[in-house]
Amino acid sequence: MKRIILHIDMDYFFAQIEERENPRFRGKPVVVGADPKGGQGRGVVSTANYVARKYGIHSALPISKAYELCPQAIFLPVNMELYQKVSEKIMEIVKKYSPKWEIVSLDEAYLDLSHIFRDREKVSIENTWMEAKKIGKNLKREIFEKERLTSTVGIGPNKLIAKMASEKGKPNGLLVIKPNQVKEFLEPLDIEDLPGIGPKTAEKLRAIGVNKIKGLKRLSKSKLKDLFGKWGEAIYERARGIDEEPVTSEEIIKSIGRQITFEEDTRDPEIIFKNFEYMIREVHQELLKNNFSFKTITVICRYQGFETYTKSKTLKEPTNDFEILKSEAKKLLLRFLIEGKKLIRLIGLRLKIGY
DNA sequence: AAGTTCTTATTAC
DNA sequence: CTAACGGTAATAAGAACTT
Repeated sequence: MKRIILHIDMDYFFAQIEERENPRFRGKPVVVGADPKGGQGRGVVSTANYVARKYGIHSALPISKAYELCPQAIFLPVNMELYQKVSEKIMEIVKKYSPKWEIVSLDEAYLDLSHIFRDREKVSIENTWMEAKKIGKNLKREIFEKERLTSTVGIGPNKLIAKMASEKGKPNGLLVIKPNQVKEFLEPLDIEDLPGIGPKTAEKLRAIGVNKIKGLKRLSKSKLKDLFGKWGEAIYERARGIDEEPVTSEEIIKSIGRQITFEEDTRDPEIIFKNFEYMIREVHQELLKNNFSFKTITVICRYQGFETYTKSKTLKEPTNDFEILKSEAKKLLLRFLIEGKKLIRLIGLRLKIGY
């Protein structure tokens, strides 16, 4: 069955909201993320506006590097409650445009617009795609009128193409890729533009002379399977713009976790256990809130130098008991403190939901 | 031999 | 000394184990 899928992505979401709340920031570099602490900060950039991006600042960049690139930028902490509220308002608007929607994150969503094929009888395919474009324009306009925020819309025959179209259309854009345009759209793009190909996969592909999606298409399915396992087969399909993933709003939580990076690397049991107990309480609360039980506990430990290890324990029976969680989690953490001698940078806790 | 557990790697937002 | 690198979550794969 032919589909028309729309993907909407808010432009530099966190930073744009901060600009809206404080118009004096407009035209200046704005970086939302960790506290740079005069260059000594340990976190990363969440979002940078386009002015900051001119300095080479982007999402996930270490905040220390961002400070080095542009110390005069406006550095702001992440005000998640605010972004969440704004996101809810936006998603309420988005949902009105189709009964089939999927919220991916605070600033991203898909709509399945396939119903317009049926709704408009006696309208050519060409006009149907025009209609989808109008819907996209209206959605962008309504969000801007009500929230004063710009967004980018991508429209295509599936989620993959819609997402890649919005990526190429930003900022404040609207890009429609019809089925007969998929090939010419994809082939000149870099392999990393294909969702699912990250730095590691891209490096392996470049090592064998593959840089563009066109080149990627020359690799057989079995070759990709040899190189990347099960993922390889998905990459084969994606390079050809094939994607059957449905737009669906049902989300199944499979794990719940917390982790923190200390202000300074430490081996102080006081600091470590105080933080760990707090994390246990938080994770347990979220567990109860969702009416879940857990079966596997995983504790994460990252040492100075960034080597990261995990230890896990699977119970005989799922439970939601706080005392079991606390004692089992602490046992796992203790094993790290006993065997590791290095300073600890981060600790984490994750529960795999059972049944 | 098959299923489960443990650990690491990769990706995305 | 040359990288700097947060938090949350999903998925895959291989080794080690238990049955």
